[in-house]
Amino acid sequence: MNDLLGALKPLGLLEAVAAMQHPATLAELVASVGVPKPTVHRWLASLEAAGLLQRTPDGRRFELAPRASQLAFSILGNRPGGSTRHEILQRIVQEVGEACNLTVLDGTQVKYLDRVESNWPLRITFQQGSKVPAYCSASGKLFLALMQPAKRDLLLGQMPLERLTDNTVIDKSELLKELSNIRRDKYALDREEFMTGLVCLAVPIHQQKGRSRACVAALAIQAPVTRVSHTDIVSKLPILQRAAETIAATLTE
Amino acid sequence: MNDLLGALKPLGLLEAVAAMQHPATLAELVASVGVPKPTVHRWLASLEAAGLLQRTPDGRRFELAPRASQLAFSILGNRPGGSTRHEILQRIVQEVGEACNLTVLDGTQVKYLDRVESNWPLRITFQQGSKVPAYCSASGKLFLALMQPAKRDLLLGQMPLERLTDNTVIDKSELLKELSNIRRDKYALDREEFMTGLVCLAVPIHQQKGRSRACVAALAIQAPVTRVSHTDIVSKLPILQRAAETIAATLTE
DNA sequence: TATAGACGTTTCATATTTCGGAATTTTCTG
DNA sequence: CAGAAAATTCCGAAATATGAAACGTCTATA
Repeated sequence: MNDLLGALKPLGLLEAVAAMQHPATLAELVASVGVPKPTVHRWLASLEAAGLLQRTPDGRRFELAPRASQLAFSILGNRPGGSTRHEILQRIVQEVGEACNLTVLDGTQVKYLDRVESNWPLRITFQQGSKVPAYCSASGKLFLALMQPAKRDLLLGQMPLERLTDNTVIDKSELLKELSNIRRDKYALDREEFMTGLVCLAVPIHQQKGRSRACVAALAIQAPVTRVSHTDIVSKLPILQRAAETIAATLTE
Repeated sequence: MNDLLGALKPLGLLEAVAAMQHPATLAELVASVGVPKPTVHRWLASLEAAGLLQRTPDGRRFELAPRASQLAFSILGNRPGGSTRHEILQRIVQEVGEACNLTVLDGTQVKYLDRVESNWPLRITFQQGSKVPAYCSASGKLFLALMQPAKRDLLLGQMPLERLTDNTVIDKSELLKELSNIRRDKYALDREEFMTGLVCLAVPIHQQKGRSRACVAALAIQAPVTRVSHTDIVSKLPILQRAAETIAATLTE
């Protein structure tokens, strides 16, 4: 229940009170959050002093106070950009019928910020937050292709090129040629280079930075090669590019 | 700004982020809450670890994360704290004799936070927590009309306009014209655009956000067209507006 | 392409706060 | 009015927060 760190632990109490149907007593909350009684008491006092909770007229129970509502409306009126983007991913999955993900470059690896799975029984399950090497994934090659050459050289230098499948490109000059093509095409493919049977198409998401546009994230669809061939997947490009534009708009809003 | 005690101080940051219309940088937040830079940095890290905030894909700004939305819905769906609001809805139903509801915008859809039914045998039963598309509901059009233009364009871009009844507006320019009228009139009508036989009138609930007032929720009445015509329903406007003011007052305190 | 400046992050010695077992007071129950 | 249960207060040990300064890193301008 209480997975909050350090100073935010009292917030777990607010969540607990908000989750209850009736105003809660101290004893109920002690049972609910599993923290010693004096501590819960102190936390409740803090939340009350902050105006987030208030006591019921009888003085023995706690309920939400006006400031909690204010905060809630404030949060909902300022809808997280993350959920906006998540909705866009969902729409892509609806349209193309394959899994879709949003990634950023994290060192020499590609990190999944968000992901929506397809509805097919056969599907590749990556979990959000996991990472894959940049040199053998569509998103990763895209980042490498679009970054400043100096930075690219630096990263390639500290990135061991290991063979993960028969198709993995482990020759540096061959990889550089591929990156140059990607820069020209404005999209990248993973032709079973990371995992046999898995193909992927990625497009960049740009953000205005001063006078230049930098590629800060990538949008990609992944599919089993048995359902979508290396060449068929490129037909999804327009859908992906349009969605990328929409997501880019959420970055400046 | 920061009147929170001890362990809850980082919460002031959550409020600050929620109060901004753009994802905030560390420097902006330092200026906003008046706390030393390393401290803000640490608080942000806590909130991020807790899942209440997340970084934008470029890694330089902070925005609300899913857990913040969860918390907000949890707070607003909570009966004890919402009892005042619920009573206001009940009073409206008494006065106008038709169903009344309180909504927020959740992505491209309108979500029912609370609802009180009329006592007539013939009534439309929506349940609390359900959602309807924004472009063809009174509340939804109200939100679209009153939000920042950039945000509106973004949402309209990802919102497929489907014909649900003969009256549904599916032409984008026509919809924009309607939104402009709504902005002028300060109320919105649903003339059987979502469901044949159902008319609806919605007014905004504003919350002070920094220097400007944002529309964070909407209050609406719904009625069968056989009982209240498209034009008659506007006569309920004063009652609705007065109630909206009352609810808004609980948010400014 | 070089360079000044802004911004974000880390460090670390110090000071403050929190923690929770036990004692105490208040409230409920029969 | 006793006895039990719940809420509140105490307080020393332990953990944590604090913020000035230093350090990287990115950005804007020449």
